[in-house]
Amino acid sequence: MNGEDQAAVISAVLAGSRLLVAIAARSLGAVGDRVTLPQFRMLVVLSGHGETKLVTMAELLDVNSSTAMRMADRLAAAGLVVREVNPMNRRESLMRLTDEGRRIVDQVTARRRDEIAAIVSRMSPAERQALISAMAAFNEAGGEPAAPTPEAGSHPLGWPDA
Amino acid sequence: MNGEDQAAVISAVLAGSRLLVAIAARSLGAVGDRVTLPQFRMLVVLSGHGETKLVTMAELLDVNSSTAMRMADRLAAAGLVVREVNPMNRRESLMRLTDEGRRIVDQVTARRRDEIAAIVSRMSPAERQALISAMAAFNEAGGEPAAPTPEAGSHPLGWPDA
DNA sequence: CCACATTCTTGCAGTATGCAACATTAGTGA
DNA sequence: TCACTAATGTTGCATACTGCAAGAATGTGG
Repeated sequence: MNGEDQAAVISAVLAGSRLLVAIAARSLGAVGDRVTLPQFRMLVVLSGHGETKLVTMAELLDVNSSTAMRMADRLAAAGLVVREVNPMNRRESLMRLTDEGRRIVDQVTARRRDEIAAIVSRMSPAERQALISAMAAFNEAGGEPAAPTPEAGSHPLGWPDA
Repeated sequence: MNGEDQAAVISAVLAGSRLLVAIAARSLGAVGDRVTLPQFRMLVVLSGHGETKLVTMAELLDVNSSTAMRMADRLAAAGLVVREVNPMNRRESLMRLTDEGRRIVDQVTARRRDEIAAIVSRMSPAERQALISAMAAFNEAGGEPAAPTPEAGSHPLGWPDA
Protein backbone atom coordinates (compact mmCIF):
# COMPACT_ATOMS: atom_id res chain seq x y z
CA MET A 1 0.00 0.00 0.00
CA ASN A 2 1.10 3.52 -0.74
CA GLY A 3 2.21 5.12 2.50
CA GLU A 4 1.21 8.61 1.50
CA ASP A 5 -2.23 7.46 0.47
CA GLN A 6 -2.54 5.76 3.81
CA ALA A 7 -1.63 8.88 5.74
CA ALA A 8 -3.86 11.05 3.57
CA VAL A 9 -6.90 8.87 3.96
CA ILE A 10 -6.48 8.61 7.71
CA SER A 11 -6.16 12.36 7.99
CA ALA A 12 -9.22 12.87 5.84
CA VAL A 13 -11.26 10.42 7.85
CA LEU A 14 -10.14 11.90 11.16
CA ALA A 15 -11.14 15.36 9.98
CA GLY A 16 -14.50 14.04 8.84
CA SER A 17 -14.95 12.38 12.18
CA ARG A 18 -14.47 15.68 13.98
CA LEU A 19 -16.93 17.40 11.71
CA LEU A 20 -19.58 14.73 12.18
CA VAL A 21 -19.19 14.71 15.93
CA ALA A 22 -19.53 18.48 16.01
CA ILE A 23 -22.71 18.20 13.96
CA ALA A 24 -24.12 15.62 16.32
CA ALA A 25 -23.34 17.80 19.31
CA ARG A 26 -25.00 20.83 17.72
CA SER A 27 -28.07 18.89 16.75
CA LEU A 28 -28.71 18.15 20.40
CA GLY A 29 -28.39 21.76 21.39
CA ALA A 30 -31.98 22.48 20.47
CA VAL A 31 -33.26 20.29 23.28
CA GLY A 32 -30.20 20.47 25.49
CA ASP A 33 -32.22 22.25 28.12
CA ARG A 34 -34.69 19.42 28.40
CA VAL A 35 -32.61 16.25 28.04
CA THR A 36 -28.98 15.33 28.46
CA LEU A 37 -27.03 13.34 25.88
CA PRO A 38 -27.35 10.02 27.77
CA GLN A 39 -31.06 10.64 28.17
CA PHE A 40 -31.39 11.33 24.47
CA ARG A 41 -29.64 8.08 23.67
CA MET A 42 -32.25 6.28 25.73
CA LEU A 43 -35.04 8.05 23.87
CA VAL A 44 -33.48 7.04 20.57
CA VAL A 45 -33.39 3.41 21.60
CA LEU A 46 -37.03 3.53 22.58
CA SER A 47 -37.87 5.25 19.32
CA GLY A 48 -36.48 2.40 17.30
CA HIS A 49 -37.07 -0.47 19.67
CA GLY A 50 -40.55 0.09 21.02
CA GLU A 51 -41.32 -1.22 24.49
CA THR A 52 -38.11 -2.17 26.23
CA LYS A 53 -37.35 -3.68 29.61
CA LEU A 54 -34.67 -2.25 31.83
CA VAL A 55 -31.98 -4.89 31.42
CA THR A 56 -32.28 -4.81 27.64
CA MET A 57 -32.04 -1.05 27.66
CA ALA A 58 -28.92 -1.17 29.81
CA GLU A 59 -27.31 -3.57 27.35
CA LEU A 60 -28.25 -1.48 24.35
CA LEU A 61 -26.81 1.64 25.96
CA ASP A 62 -23.84 -0.27 27.36
CA VAL A 63 -24.37 1.03 30.87
CA ASN A 64 -25.01 -0.58 34.22
CA SER A 65 -28.62 -1.47 34.94
CA SER A 66 -28.62 0.87 37.92
CA THR A 67 -27.62 3.72 35.63
CA ALA A 68 -30.40 2.87 33.20
CA MET A 69 -32.76 2.60 36.14
CA ARG A 70 -32.16 6.13 37.35
CA MET A 71 -32.17 7.58 33.86
CA ALA A 72 -35.54 5.98 33.27
CA ASP A 73 -36.78 7.41 36.57
CA ARG A 74 -35.79 10.91 35.51
CA LEU A 75 -37.26 10.60 32.04
CA ALA A 76 -40.47 9.30 33.54
CA ALA A 77 -40.55 12.21 35.98
CA ALA A 78 -40.09 14.53 32.99
CA GLY A 79 -43.00 12.89 31.21
CA LEU A 80 -40.94 11.67 28.25
CA VAL A 81 -41.37 7.95 28.95
CA VAL A 82 -43.83 5.79 30.83
CA ARG A 83 -43.07 2.61 32.74
CA GLU A 84 -45.45 -0.20 33.52
CA VAL A 85 -45.13 -3.75 34.73
CA ASN A 86 -45.24 -6.37 32.01
CA PRO A 87 -48.50 -8.31 32.50
CA MET A 88 -46.82 -11.36 30.99
CA ASN A 89 -43.92 -11.31 33.45
CA ARG A 90 -44.31 -9.27 36.59
CA ARG A 91 -40.56 -9.14 37.13
CA GLU A 92 -40.17 -6.96 34.09
CA SER A 93 -41.23 -3.36 33.71
CA LEU A 94 -41.48 -2.11 30.18
CA MET A 95 -40.88 1.48 29.21
CA ARG A 96 -41.93 3.34 26.10
CA LEU A 97 -41.94 6.84 24.69
CA THR A 98 -44.70 9.29 25.36
CA ASP A 99 -45.82 11.57 22.56
CA GLU A 100 -43.68 14.26 24.09
CA GLY A 101 -40.64 12.00 24.13
CA ARG A 102 -41.14 11.06 20.51
CA ARG A 103 -41.43 14.70 19.57
CA ILE A 104 -37.99 15.37 21.01
CA VAL A 105 -36.40 12.50 19.12
CA ASP A 106 -37.98 13.65 15.87
CA GLN A 107 -36.86 17.18 16.46
CA VAL A 108 -33.20 16.31 16.99
CA THR A 109 -33.11 13.79 14.17
CA ALA A 110 -34.59 16.28 11.74
CA ARG A 111 -32.07 18.85 12.79
CA ARG A 112 -29.11 16.56 12.23
CA ARG A 113 -30.35 15.46 8.84
CA ASP A 114 -30.83 19.08 7.91
CA GLU A 115 -27.27 19.88 8.90
CA ILE A 116 -25.86 17.05 6.84
CA ALA A 117 -28.14 17.97 3.96
CA ALA A 118 -26.90 21.53 4.11
CA ILE A 119 -23.33 20.34 3.81
CA VAL A 120 -23.84 17.91 0.96
CA SER A 121 -25.92 20.49 -0.88
CA ARG A 122 -22.78 22.58 -1.11
CA MET A 123 -21.04 19.73 -2.92
CA SER A 124 -21.27 19.19 -6.64
CA PRO A 125 -23.44 16.31 -7.89
CA ALA A 126 -20.30 14.44 -8.88
CA GLU A 127 -18.84 14.91 -5.40
CA ARG A 128 -22.07 13.77 -3.83
CA GLN A 129 -22.11 10.66 -5.95
CA ALA A 130 -18.49 9.98 -5.06
CA LEU A 131 -19.25 10.48 -1.37
CA ILE A 132 -22.04 7.90 -1.48
CA SER A 133 -19.72 5.33 -3.00
CA ALA A 134 -16.79 6.16 -0.76
CA MET A 135 -18.79 6.13 2.46
CA ALA A 136 -20.49 2.91 1.43
CA ALA A 137 -17.10 1.31 0.86
CA PHE A 138 -15.82 2.67 4.15
CA ASN A 139 -18.85 1.46 6.06
CA GLU A 140 -18.58 -1.90 4.37
CA ALA A 141 -14.92 -2.21 5.27
CA GLY A 142 -15.73 -1.16 8.80
CA GLY A 143 -18.16 -3.99 9.23
CA GLU A 144 -21.26 -1.87 9.66
CA PRO A 145 -24.29 -3.06 7.76
CA ALA A 146 -25.22 -1.02 4.74
CA ALA A 147 -28.19 0.30 6.71
CA PRO A 148 -30.86 0.45 4.03
CA THR A 149 -32.96 2.97 5.93
CA PRO A 150 -30.89 4.20 8.86
CA GLU A 151 -33.58 6.09 10.68
CA ALA A 152 -33.07 7.23 14.22
CA GLY A 153 -32.78 4.38 16.62
CA SER A 154 -31.96 1.69 14.11
CA HIS A 155 -28.45 1.34 15.40
CA PRO A 156 -28.03 -1.66 17.69
CA LEU A 157 -25.99 0.33 20.14
CA GLY A 158 -28.46 3.15 20.18
CA TRP A 159 -25.83 5.74 19.35
CA PRO A 160 -27.61 8.86 18.24
CA ASP A 161 -24.48 9.66 16.25
CA ALA A 162 -23.05 11.38 19.25
CA MET B 1 -30.96 18.33 -6.73
CA ASN B 2 -31.83 14.69 -7.14
CA GLY B 3 -33.90 13.67 -4.19
CA GLU B 4 -32.76 10.07 -4.19
CA ASP B 5 -29.14 11.10 -4.27
CA GLN B 6 -29.84 13.38 -1.36
CA ALA B 7 -31.40 10.65 0.69
CA ALA B 8 -28.67 8.18 -0.22
CA VAL B 9 -25.83 10.48 0.71
CA ILE B 10 -27.41 11.41 4.02
CA SER B 11 -27.90 7.76 4.86
CA ALA B 12 -24.34 6.96 3.92
CA VAL B 13 -22.96 9.81 5.99
CA LEU B 14 -25.11 8.91 8.99
CA ALA B 15 -23.89 5.33 8.83
CA GLY B 16 -20.30 6.51 8.58
CA SER B 17 -20.88 8.77 11.53
CA ARG B 18 -21.99 5.84 13.67
CA LEU B 19 -18.98 3.83 12.65
CA LEU B 20 -16.55 6.62 13.43
CA VAL B 21 -18.12 7.31 16.79
CA ALA B 22 -17.90 3.63 17.66
CA ILE B 23 -14.23 3.64 16.70
CA ALA B 24 -13.57 6.66 18.87
CA ALA B 25 -15.31 5.03 21.80
CA ARG B 26 -13.28 1.83 21.41
CA SER B 27 -10.02 3.70 21.08
CA LEU B 28 -10.56 5.14 24.53
CA GLY B 29 -11.20 1.77 26.04
CA ALA B 30 -7.51 1.06 26.37
CA VAL B 31 -7.13 3.76 29.00
CA GLY B 32 -10.70 3.82 30.19
CA ASP B 33 -9.60 2.64 33.58
CA ARG B 34 -7.29 5.59 34.07
CA VAL B 35 -9.12 8.53 32.52
CA THR B 36 -12.70 9.36 31.64
CA LEU B 37 -13.73 10.78 28.28
CA PRO B 38 -13.96 14.37 29.53
CA GLN B 39 -10.55 14.02 31.13
CA PHE B 40 -9.12 12.69 27.91
CA ARG B 41 -10.51 15.66 26.03
CA MET B 42 -8.63 17.92 28.39
CA LEU B 43 -5.43 15.98 27.84
CA VAL B 44 -5.88 16.29 24.08
CA VAL B 45 -6.23 20.04 24.33
CA LEU B 46 -3.07 20.27 26.38
CA SER B 47 -1.29 18.04 23.92
CA GLY B 48 -1.96 20.39 21.06
CA HIS B 49 -2.08 23.66 22.93
CA GLY B 50 0.80 23.52 25.35
CA GLU B 51 0.49 25.50 28.57
CA THR B 52 -3.09 26.59 29.04
CA LYS B 53 -4.81 28.68 31.69
CA LEU B 54 -8.05 27.57 33.24
CA VAL B 55 -10.47 29.93 31.52
CA THR B 56 -9.02 29.17 28.10
CA MET B 57 -9.29 25.48 28.78
CA ALA B 58 -12.92 25.85 29.80
CA GLU B 59 -13.68 27.69 26.56
CA LEU B 60 -11.89 25.11 24.45
CA LEU B 61 -13.80 22.28 26.10
CA ASP B 62 -17.01 24.30 26.15
CA VAL B 63 -17.59 23.68 29.83
CA ASN B 64 -17.99 25.91 32.85
CA SER B 65 -14.77 27.08 34.47
CA SER B 66 -15.70 25.31 37.68
CA THR B 67 -16.00 22.05 35.78
CA ALA B 68 -12.61 22.56 34.18
CA MET B 69 -11.26 23.49 37.59
CA ARG B 70 -12.24 20.21 39.21
CA MET B 71 -11.20 18.15 36.24
CA ALA B 72 -7.79 19.77 36.39
CA ASP B 73 -7.65 19.01 40.09
CA ARG B 74 -8.33 15.34 39.49
CA LEU B 75 -5.86 15.07 36.62
CA ALA B 76 -3.25 16.77 38.74
CA ALA B 77 -3.94 14.36 41.58
CA ALA B 78 -3.51 11.52 39.09
CA GLY B 79 -0.17 12.93 38.00
CA LEU B 80 -1.20 13.51 34.41
CA VAL B 81 -0.96 17.32 34.48
CA VAL B 82 0.84 19.91 36.57
CA ARG B 83 -0.44 23.35 37.52
CA GLU B 84 1.62 26.37 38.45
CA VAL B 85 0.99 30.09 38.78
CA ASN B 86 1.96 32.17 35.79
CA PRO B 87 4.94 34.33 36.87
CA MET B 88 3.84 36.97 34.35
CA ASN B 89 0.33 37.22 35.76
CA ARG B 90 -0.29 35.90 39.20
CA ARG B 91 -4.02 35.66 38.59
CA GLU B 92 -3.46 32.89 36.08
CA SER B 93 -2.40 29.34 36.74
CA LEU B 94 -1.08 27.43 33.76
CA MET B 95 -1.42 23.71 33.35
CA ARG B 96 0.50 21.36 31.13
CA LEU B 97 0.90 17.64 30.46
CA THR B 98 3.28 15.49 32.39
CA ASP B 99 5.18 12.78 30.53
CA GLU B 100 2.64 10.32 31.84
CA GLY B 101 -0.22 12.42 30.52
CA ARG B 102 1.36 12.69 27.11
CA ARG B 103 1.87 8.96 27.01
CA ILE B 104 -1.85 8.40 27.43
CA VAL B 105 -2.73 10.79 24.64
CA ASP B 106 -0.25 9.14 22.31
CA GLN B 107 -1.55 5.71 23.20
CA VAL B 108 -5.17 6.50 22.42
CA THR B 109 -4.35 8.44 19.27
CA ALA B 110 -2.25 5.61 17.94
CA ARG B 111 -4.98 3.16 18.65
CA ARG B 112 -7.59 5.16 16.79
CA ARG B 113 -5.32 5.69 13.80
CA ASP B 114 -4.64 1.96 13.78
CA GLU B 115 -8.36 1.22 13.75
CA ILE B 116 -8.98 3.56 10.85
CA ALA B 117 -5.95 2.19 9.06
CA ALA B 118 -7.27 -1.32 9.47
CA ILE B 119 -10.53 -0.34 7.85
CA VAL B 120 -9.08 1.55 4.92
CA SER B 121 -6.59 -1.24 4.33
CA ARG B 122 -9.57 -3.45 3.50
CA MET B 123 -10.57 -1.06 0.75
CA SER B 124 -9.16 -1.19 -2.75
CA PRO B 125 -6.62 1.48 -3.75
CA ALA B 126 -9.22 3.05 -6.00
CA GLU B 127 -11.73 3.16 -3.16
CA ARG B 128 -9.12 4.69 -0.87
CA GLN B 129 -8.35 7.36 -3.39
CA ALA B 130 -12.03 8.09 -3.82
CA LEU B 131 -12.49 8.28 -0.06
CA ILE B 132 -9.75 10.86 0.25
CA SER B 133 -11.38 13.07 -2.36
CA ALA B 134 -14.88 12.57 -1.06
CA MET B 135 -14.01 13.24 2.58
CA ALA B 136 -11.97 16.27 1.57
CA ALA B 137 -14.95 17.64 -0.32
CA PHE B 138 -17.24 16.87 2.57
CA ASN B 139 -14.93 18.49 5.08
CA GLU B 140 -14.54 21.49 2.83
CA ALA B 141 -18.29 21.84 2.43
CA GLY B 142 -18.68 21.48 6.19
CA GLY B 143 -16.43 24.42 6.85
CA GLU B 144 -13.68 22.49 8.56
CA PRO B 145 -10.20 23.44 7.45
CA ALA B 146 -8.45 20.96 5.21
CA ALA B 147 -6.25 20.12 8.21
CA PRO B 148 -2.89 19.51 6.52
CA THR B 149 -1.60 17.47 9.48
CA PRO B 150 -4.53 16.88 11.80
CA GLU B 151 -2.61 15.40 14.69
CA ALA B 152 -4.26 14.87 18.03
CA GLY B 153 -5.27 18.06 19.69
CA SER B 154 -5.25 20.23 16.61
CA HIS B 155 -8.98 20.70 16.71
CA PRO B 156 -9.99 24.03 18.22
CA LEU B 157 -12.74 22.42 20.24
CA GLY B 158 -10.46 19.73 21.52
CA TRP B 159 -12.80 16.98 20.46
CA PRO B 160 -10.87 13.74 20.57
CA ASP B 161 -13.23 12.48 17.88
CA ALA B 162 -15.58 11.30 20.55
C1' DC C 1 -41.61 -26.95 48.05
C1' DC C 2 -36.65 -25.83 47.11
C1' DA C 3 -32.71 -24.17 44.66
C1' DC C 4 -31.47 -21.23 41.17
C1' DA C 5 -31.77 -17.57 37.72
C1' DT C 6 -33.69 -13.20 36.19
C1' DT C 7 -35.11 -8.62 37.00
C1' DC C 8 -35.59 -4.62 39.26
C1' DT C 9 -34.33 -1.65 43.01
C1' DT C 10 -31.56 0.81 46.40
C1' DG C 11 -27.19 2.25 48.98
C1' DC C 12 -22.74 3.96 48.32
C1' DA C 13 -18.89 6.34 46.08
C1' DG C 14 -16.74 8.93 42.57
C1' DT C 15 -17.03 11.95 38.47
C1' DA C 16 -19.16 15.67 35.45
C1' DT C 17 -21.79 19.74 35.06
C1' DG C 18 -23.58 24.58 35.66
C1' DC C 19 -24.82 28.63 38.49
C1' DA C 20 -23.69 31.87 41.83
C1' DA C 21 -20.87 34.02 45.14
C1' DC C 22 -16.34 35.24 46.66
C1' DA C 23 -11.21 36.51 46.94
C1' DT C 24 -7.22 37.82 44.54
C1' DT C 25 -4.92 40.21 41.03
C1' DA C 26 -4.50 43.37 37.19
C1' DG C 27 -5.67 47.37 34.71
C1' DT C 28 -7.63 52.12 34.29
C1' DG C 29 -8.92 56.64 35.13
C1' DA C 30 -9.32 60.53 38.30
C1' DT D 1 -2.37 57.18 45.19
C1' DC D 2 -7.11 55.66 45.30
C1' DA D 3 -11.36 53.94 43.76
C1' DC D 4 -13.67 51.39 40.16
C1' DT D 5 -13.83 47.73 36.94
C1' DA D 6 -12.42 43.49 34.72
C1' DA D 7 -10.29 39.04 34.64
C1' DT D 8 -9.21 34.78 36.98
C1' DG D 9 -9.39 31.23 39.94
C1' DT D 10 -11.81 28.98 43.68
C1' DT D 11 -15.53 27.06 46.45
C1' DG D 12 -20.53 25.90 47.82
C1' DC D 13 -24.57 23.94 46.17
C1' DA D 14 -27.53 21.15 43.36
C1' DT D 15 -28.23 17.76 39.76
C1' DA D 16 -26.96 14.07 36.57
C1' DC D 17 -24.10 10.00 35.08
C1' DT D 18 -21.62 5.93 36.30
C1' DG D 19 -20.45 1.29 38.33
C1' DC D 20 -20.32 -2.08 42.15
C1' DA D 21 -22.64 -4.60 45.51
C1' DA D 22 -26.44 -6.16 48.04
C1' DG D 23 -31.15 -7.08 48.48
C1' DA D 24 -36.24 -7.88 47.18
C1' DA D 25 -39.55 -9.71 44.03
C1' DT D 26 -40.60 -12.88 40.61
C1' DG D 27 -40.24 -16.80 37.59
C1' DT D 28 -38.32 -21.65 36.33
C1' DG D 29 -36.95 -26.34 36.81
C1' DG D 30 -36.54 -30.10 39.65
